[in-house]
Amino acid sequence: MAKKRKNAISPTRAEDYPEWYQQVIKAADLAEVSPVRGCMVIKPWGYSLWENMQRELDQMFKATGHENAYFPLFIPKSFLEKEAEHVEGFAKECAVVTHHRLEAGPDGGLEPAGKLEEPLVVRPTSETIIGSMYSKWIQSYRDLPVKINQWCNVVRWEMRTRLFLRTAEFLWQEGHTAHATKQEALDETRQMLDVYADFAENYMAMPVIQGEKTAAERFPGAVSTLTIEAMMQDRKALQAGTSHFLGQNFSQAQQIVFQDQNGEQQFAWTTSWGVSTRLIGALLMVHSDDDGLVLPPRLAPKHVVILPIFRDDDERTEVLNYCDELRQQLSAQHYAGQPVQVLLDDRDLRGGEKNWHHVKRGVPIRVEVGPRDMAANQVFVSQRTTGKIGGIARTEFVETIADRLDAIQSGLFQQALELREQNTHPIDTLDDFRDFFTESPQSNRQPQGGFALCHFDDESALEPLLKELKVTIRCIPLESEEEPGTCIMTGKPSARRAVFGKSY
RNA sequence: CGGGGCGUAGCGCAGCCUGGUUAGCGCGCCUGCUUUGGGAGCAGGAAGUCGCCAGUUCGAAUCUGGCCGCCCCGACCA
Repeated sequence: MAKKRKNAISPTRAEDYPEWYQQVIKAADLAEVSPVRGCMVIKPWGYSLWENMQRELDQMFKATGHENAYFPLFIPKSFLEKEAEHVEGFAKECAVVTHHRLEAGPDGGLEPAGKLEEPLVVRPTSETIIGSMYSKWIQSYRDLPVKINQWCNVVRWEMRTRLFLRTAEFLWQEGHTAHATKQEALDETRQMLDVYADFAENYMAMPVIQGEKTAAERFPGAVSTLTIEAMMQDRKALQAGTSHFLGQNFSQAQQIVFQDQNGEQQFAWTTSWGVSTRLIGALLMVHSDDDGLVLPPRLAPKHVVILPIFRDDDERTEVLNYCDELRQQLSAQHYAGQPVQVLLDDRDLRGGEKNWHHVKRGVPIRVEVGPRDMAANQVFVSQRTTGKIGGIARTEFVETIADRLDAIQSGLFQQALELREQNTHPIDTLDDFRDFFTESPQSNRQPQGGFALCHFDDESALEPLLKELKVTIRCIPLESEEEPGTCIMTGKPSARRAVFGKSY
């Protein structure tokens, strides 16, 4: 008997949170760094999470009147140059294609040849290329609104990367809409933020704060940026999705013009909104523990894994037959509108090793089935979140599977919500603010703080302090109540509190 | 792009300072037997152009120079 390690993941969250994050990805087999600098390979278990996210989000987008389409990966440099703020925001992280042919070089290698007349930028986001098409498609108010989404990859040339959280290439969805009126575009921006919040809370079991970004944190070229912000287990903030009201900035830059009911030429009002594979990193950091990944049932690729236990070939046949029946019964059940996803793991591995494999991958429910269970017509149930449950009559287990998954789902949300509430505090003085965000020596790499709710007046006056403490204004919550107060820095009056935090 | 560190088997590392037979160790992998209700044991085995290029030397994983890549810390970000 080998030494029993207490946890599957080393180091633990408390010991070294960033390293723990990497180890969970490895142990759950979600992704790997690739030979291409800054780019990751998303492995099947990680990709199936993305597929599940896509499935749910896609339904939500369609339910709110959007259609999918696809626009080019390459954007002519001149397109990007049309909106000044937009260029400034993205120029530094653009990958640029300058050639279209390779020729044999002097030392046997290949050399780029055939220089392009105009360099092509690999899309960091698609406002400009989509806007250029919208300008052709839109002539009359009758053509509006246009509400299109695309699922694709984008490239932002990052210096420092972390799997899922920040990589040079990532997968996302970007919605782009054009409207006849400002109000309609504002409503759209807000509606899609609600969709994201709904998805985060009800599918990812991740509580989020909906809010508006300050000028410094706004999307380049946007009039306003709305965000959903979530707290990770290390109490740092993660921006999980954004929805931008672009005003007429892009329609003016790209001549998205229509004739209104009165025959007047008007610039359209546009929006854009997106979430990315970063959500997988968020999901991991919100729920996982020192034994690996923990998945909310609504996004888990498999809900239940059946682990047959047997000694010899005779038992093997009997147990596997029993397990297969169980698998069929479970698969016929439904959870959250989908058939229950069941995996019968009949690989020829030792029970313990096989069991840990699924623990680390976050499968919500594991059932062990051996001769003893068969004799009693029961299954031995363990839940990823609560550990061993014990023997349960087979019929009862099958019939209650959806309830069980539901309970796990809401338990995860509650747990995450409690963490956030326990670490969110109103702060009213500069000293308290400093104290809140200063790491103490005994903090053991656990960042100090959490979310601070503070009054502020002038963002630029705060900048040196925020920079020093590595804190950012996450958002001004949409739901917050007006509460007169004074800016922690300048003492000037302020109407409401903003959320401050260290961020990813 | 500035400061620091590291490249040796699939992964994690030792060896380098003080050059010298066949380059080791742990995990993993393969084969066999024994095992199997919470990460198995024993035996055998496969697997390395020591990051790349040049130099010094009778001889380089080891010394020197250049290059490349990765990681950590700072400036930027979904």
